[in-house]
Amino acid sequence: MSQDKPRTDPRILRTRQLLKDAFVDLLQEMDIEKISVNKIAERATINRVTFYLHYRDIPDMLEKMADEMIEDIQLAVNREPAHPNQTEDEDELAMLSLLEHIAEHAKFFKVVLASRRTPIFTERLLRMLSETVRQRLESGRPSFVNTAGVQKDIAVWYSSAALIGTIVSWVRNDMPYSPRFLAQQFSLLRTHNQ
Amino acid sequence: MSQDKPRTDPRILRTRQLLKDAFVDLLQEMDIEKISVNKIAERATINRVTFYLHYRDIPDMLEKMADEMIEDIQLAVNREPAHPNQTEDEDELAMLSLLEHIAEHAKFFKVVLASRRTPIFTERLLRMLSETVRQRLESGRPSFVNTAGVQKDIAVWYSSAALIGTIVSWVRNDMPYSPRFLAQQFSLLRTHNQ
DNA sequence: TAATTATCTAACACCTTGTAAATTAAGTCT
DNA sequence: AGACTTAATTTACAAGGTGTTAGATAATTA
Repeated sequence: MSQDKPRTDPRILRTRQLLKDAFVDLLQEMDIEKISVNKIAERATINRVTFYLHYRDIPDMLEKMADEMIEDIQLAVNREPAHPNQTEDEDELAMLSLLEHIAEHAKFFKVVLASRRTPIFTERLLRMLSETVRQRLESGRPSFVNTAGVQKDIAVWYSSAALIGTIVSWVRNDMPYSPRFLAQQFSLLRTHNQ
Repeated sequence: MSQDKPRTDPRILRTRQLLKDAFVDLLQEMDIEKISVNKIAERATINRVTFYLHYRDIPDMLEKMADEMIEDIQLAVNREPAHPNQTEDEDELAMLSLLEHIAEHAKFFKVVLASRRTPIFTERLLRMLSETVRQRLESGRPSFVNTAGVQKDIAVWYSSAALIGTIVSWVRNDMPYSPRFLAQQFSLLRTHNQ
């Protein structure tokens, strides 16, 4: 998905892309415990030894992929518009960008979010959303829940888990609603509850 | 944690308990990818071959442990009272029972919920809570969010993910609030938002 | 005590991991 | 284009994990 910034040897980019694609491929077919460096290398048509030139082991590879996922999301969300619709406020537009980004890379997200046993990706998304929710709460903007009498910590846990959990369920169920509709539903949840 | 119902050879109970304790023990010390049948057996002072007499492999062991976790929770939640407090309604009492059960077995839940990479347990809890939330929604009782205009599916995803996510964060942060306080906070979230 | 059943021991073939050294291939730079 | 640099490949190795077998030993049950 993401491209390295400074001129990088194309062989490196090619190899990493092949390895990552092979991993996503395999994850569609089997549980992560059954995936070995052997299988990844074989599927990527890359020598097994080469894998170790790029990643320490499979968990290390997952972490780097999760980093890239977050980077790409930040880019997509900050890139903003491209979806003119005067009824949507700033927050709804950000959520729309996020959901559309996920929908565009459905194959990837379906695999890493829907597969049980790859919680790293969900963890990272949760962390990212917690930060957003916490900022919103501190800025006094309407939160996703009524915060009157509710401890701030708990409100943040509650709202961010609700968001990520809904998104994961949405992806797992093959995105039965459009990104725009889901973003609007989130806005409803946000504005009705204050 | 849980005991088998029909008279079972005490050697079986002993072996399984030793294996499960060893596993929880190891999970406190290392990531799950580093845990092998070898290590579990060694820590449990059980022969490695014996492990295979009880479980097909480690994922199978995890599944059985998750089943038992859910069984134990159902028992604890249905056992109800033991916490008289007239201000609490039925739902709040059920939540209180759940949180107290988790607090009682903090060592276990801390390990299986807080450890990244053991999502089976979280998955099972989510499934359980989704069922509860869906029933509540269909019975017309107040949900955890304002459901006016919100698709039922989405409301269920949202509320159940919020609950399980909050509980996981609560456990990961070493339960900084009492079960009763957290149960009350959930009630606030529930009653304020309708 | 005898019969049953669980656990242990030893051994097996096979797969996976992580690393090393030497060779080949591809990309970069002037 | 040719020299230089760096990536990928090949081959090899030791250590450890997996899942299964068959027979011996120990604990439980009736």
